[in-house]
Amino acid sequence: MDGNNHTFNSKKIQQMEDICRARGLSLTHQRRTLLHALVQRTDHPTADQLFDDLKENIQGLSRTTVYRILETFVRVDLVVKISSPQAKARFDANTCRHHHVSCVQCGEVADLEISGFDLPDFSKNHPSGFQLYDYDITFSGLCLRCQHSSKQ
Amino acid sequence: MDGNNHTFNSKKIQQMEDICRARGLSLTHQRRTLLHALVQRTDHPTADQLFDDLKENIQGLSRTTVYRILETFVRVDLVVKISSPQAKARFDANTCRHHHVSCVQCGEVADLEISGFDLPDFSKNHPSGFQLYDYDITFSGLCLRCQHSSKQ
DNA sequence: GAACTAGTTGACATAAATTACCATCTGCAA
DNA sequence: TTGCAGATGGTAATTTATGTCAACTAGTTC
Repeated sequence: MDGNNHTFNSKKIQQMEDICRARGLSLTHQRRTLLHALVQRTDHPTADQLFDDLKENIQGLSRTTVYRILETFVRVDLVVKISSPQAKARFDANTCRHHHVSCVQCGEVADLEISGFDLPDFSKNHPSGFQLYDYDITFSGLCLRCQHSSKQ
Repeated sequence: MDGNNHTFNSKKIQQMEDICRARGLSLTHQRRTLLHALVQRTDHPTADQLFDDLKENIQGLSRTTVYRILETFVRVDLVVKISSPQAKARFDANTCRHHHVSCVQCGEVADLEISGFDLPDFSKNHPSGFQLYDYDITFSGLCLRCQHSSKQ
């Protein structure tokens, strides 16, 4: 995600409205608010973290709804599930190829801007039989907070 | 993992014995059998998949034990948890840097040998504050079986 | 080889993450 | 405004993972 988040965010909301209309998906308050919350965050929250964010703004919000909307957004390529070694799903509204770092201690994930890590074109048909779509690079590391807390 | 799996496997068992002795960990039947099962598999099983494998060979094996041994092996750097977009932990006995592909449909993971990608050295201290350790590349794709099943 | 002990296991309980189900409600097209 | 396909909320169930503790075992000592 680049510096101009405001532009990114409003474009993303616009993109959701277009996609929903094109596919006959309702533009519900829950869907708008969830996407809005997701694009605002620079970390890559889990479904539960988003639920905690949203339940204050949407009275009576159901956890199931959060899971379901995220699943829908992933299906229509508006949001991606990102890779992490942790056993929970994390979501990212930035669907352009970019890379992440995951803290080995607390598990939190952040975007990582790092140069020289763009792979050349690769054959979509790998000898293993897999049809390759894309890739992402996940660094492991220790976040600032955990660096400090592990010094004690 | 290279062509000579047999060599890799027995070296890995040897490595476990050395590490366990050095750290005062008991060489139990469960630990030996679990590592043996893990190095034999070319996919990267979840804890439950390993439990299913092992319960036939070890009568009365507890699921808890499988989770606990895997946690121990990860702690002593004998095994790594690999990144995947799926919300479950997957384990790999190959701790050398190598890359994976994850099927977007069924979630199964495989090693991916892909040449021509010599990535640069990276600074351990990233401007974000993260202290970087390592990275791995996770491709997304469609496995052979899912390619066939989605044609119907 | 028997006895000792730290560490490990198995069984059960619990927590966390996710999915399934269904009655009610709502966006939106007519 | 009305009708209805599709979405939501609430509950239950499932899957994945962790906590607890008595019983057991590997590895050491005698």
